[in-house]
Formats: sequence, C-alpha cells, structure tokens
Amino acid sequence: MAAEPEPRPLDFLSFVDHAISHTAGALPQADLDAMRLVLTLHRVTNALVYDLESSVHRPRGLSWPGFRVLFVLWHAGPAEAKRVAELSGMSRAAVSALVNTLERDGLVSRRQADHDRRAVRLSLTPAGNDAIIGTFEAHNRREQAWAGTLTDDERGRLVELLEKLMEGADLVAAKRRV
Amino acid sequence: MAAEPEPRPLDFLSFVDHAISHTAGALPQADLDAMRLVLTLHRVTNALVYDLESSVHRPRGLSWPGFRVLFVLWHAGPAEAKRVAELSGMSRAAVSALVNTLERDGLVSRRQADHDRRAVRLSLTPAGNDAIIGTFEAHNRREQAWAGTLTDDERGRLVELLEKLMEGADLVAAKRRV
DNA sequence: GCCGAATAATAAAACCTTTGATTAAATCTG
DNA sequence: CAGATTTAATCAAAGGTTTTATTATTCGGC
Repeated sequence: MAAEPEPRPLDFLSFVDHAISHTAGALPQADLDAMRLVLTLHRVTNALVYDLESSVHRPRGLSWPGFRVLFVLWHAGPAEAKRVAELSGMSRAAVSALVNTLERDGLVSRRQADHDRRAVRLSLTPAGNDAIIGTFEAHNRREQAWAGTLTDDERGRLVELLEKLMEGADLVAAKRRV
Repeated sequence: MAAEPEPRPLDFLSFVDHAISHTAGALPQADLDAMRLVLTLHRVTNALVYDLESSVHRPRGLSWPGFRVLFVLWHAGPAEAKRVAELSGMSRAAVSALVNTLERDGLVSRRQADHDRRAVRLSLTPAGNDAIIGTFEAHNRREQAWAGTLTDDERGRLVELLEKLMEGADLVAAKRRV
C-alpha cells in the first residue's frame, strides 16, 4: 500500500518521479525504467501536439488530424482513401469521417476511382493546396523552435532511438490500426 | 513544385523519408531535421498508445484517458478535479466529462470539497482501485515489451533527450492547456 | 460464368476533446 | 461590508476516434 505523504505539492513536472517511486513501493515487480520511458514519451508528444495544434493549426481553421490528411495528400499526390489511412496512421473510418469536414470546407475532393468502383480517390483542391503549404510553413517554424532546444547531434541521436523503438514494435507484435 | 514520381509504392515506413525529400524540393527553406524529429516522435507515440489502448485498456473496459485519470488518483490520492487535470495533462472540461463516465461505471466518486464549495474532490472507489492495479500490471508488462527492444543505456539516453525536449517547451513558450 | 469470400467505404453508437458560455462561490478592493 | 473580479466546475456545440454492422464491388475457385 505504501501511502506516500507528499511533503510539497506535486506538480506536472515532478509527477513522473512521484508515480515511479509510489509504484516501486506498491508493486515491487514493476519495470520502472519502462514506465518512465512511456510516461515521458507520452508527456512530451502530448505537449508538442497541443502546442502545434493550438498555435498553428486551429488559428488557420484546421484540426491536427485535418492537417495530417492534407499533409499526406500534399506529399503523396491524389490517392485512395485506404492509402491515405495507411500513410497517415489513421483508420479508414476516421479518414472517411474527417474527409466529410475537409470536403465541406473545400480543401479536399472525392471522386470514384477508375479501376475500382468501390474505392474513392482523394485529392487536394487548389484551396487545399494553398492551405497545406501556408500552414506547413508555420508548422515547420514551430517545429524548429522545439527542435532548436537540442543540438544537432542530440536531435540525430533522438531520432535514431525513436526509430529503433518503432522498429521494435514489429518484434513485440504491436497492434496496429486496420 | 517538384512532383516526385514514386518509383515504388510508398508505405508507412518510407513515408517520412519521402515527405522530407519532397519538402526539400518544394520548400528549400524548411528545417528538415526538425520535421523529421516531430514526424518520428508523433509516429512512435501514436503507435505505442494505440497498442496499449487496444491491447490493454479497452479489453478491460477502460479508455486510455480513463486509465490516465485512474492512474493519477492512484498515485496522488483523492484530489480536486483541477489538480487531476494538471497532473494528467488534460483540460478541466475534459476531466469533468470523463469523470461522468468513470462515475457511472463506479470507478471514481465525486464529493464536494470541504474548504471550497465550488471544488469537487475525486477519489477512487474500491472497484476503481482494483481496476487501476490490475490494469496497470498488464499495462506495465506491455511497456516492458516495447522498452525491451532498447538496451538499458539506450533507454536512459532516450529519456534524457525527451526530458531536455520537454524542458525546452518552456523556453519556446509552448502553449499549454488551461 | 457463378457463387461464396474478401475488400472499400460509409454509417451508427458511444466516447473524448476543444473553445466559449454559464453558474456559483470565494476573494480582492475601496 | 458591497461590488467587481477571479476561480472551479459544468454545459453546449462542433469535431474526431473507435468498434461493429452494412452496402456495394471485386476476386477466386470450380
């Protein structure tokens, strides 16, 4: 049980440490390093996405998921919904729902695919193209501000470690979206 | 414009590289290292959270956000809604809505705070306590599988780099939830 | 060529999140 | 101490996600 009396009020910064030491007392068999890694990774990504979405995307009338779809269509060119889902890491149902909004806003257009009448071909409208380019420029400046707190070398090592973690996902047979 | 013809079908793994080289052609002034860092960070975290939620939390009747609230209450003890929001990194409105579900499911209870009649004190019910402990054990085993693809040293360095990135958020005046 | 199985997209229901009111209680200020 | 301001929580509207079920097509084996 090990109820820890907090000597000083816990804040967001110290909560990870607190949670880990509390867990050490309550569940001695827990893997604390793994716990710290996942907590920290989630916390950083969360803060980063919130900052980007609220300072870059929403002021321009886009959501973060909407930005991701435009981003994929910008780089991959016109593509089927299924492919956009794969490349963006969203489910097909999520893409379908999201494209309703993007189509209504005139940023993306739907068209029946030529070779398969079940499939839908998505493409950027001219307005969508302008939107993604303008938004990406602001997005990238913000990314630069975040990334700039690390040295070149640190950025490179961080990316390498993250890629290794991502490759490990296959080894542990992580569940992925259908 | 630099329309890149794809020599072979793009997949999720190669999309980051493709997006970066396409951006290099389309927007020469872009910071590609920052772009790669953010794309990779988001991609890994997304995959990790999806795997944890779909393999650990949903089968036990919890959502990922629900798990986070129980996790905070488990470690911090009974606390006001405002505090749970701060410690979990959610907005107060999100906590309020989420607790409706958790309360309905009998995992969390609401009570008016003693010192301030505006405030609500949240605490785990006995069922909530059982739920968080059982779920956390499975959650931690899954974390261990993911983290296990890195060496001890790599895990340590990854956490350090993530913490440095998180500290940088203050320097760049990142927006945070109210 | 035809019929059962697989596949693409969408719909439906349940949940969660965000921003911007609204309500009620506490606190500050003159 | 009264009035204005701030603060805690919740509500409301709009959007996004998930899983499961449906519909329309295409594919595969005989």
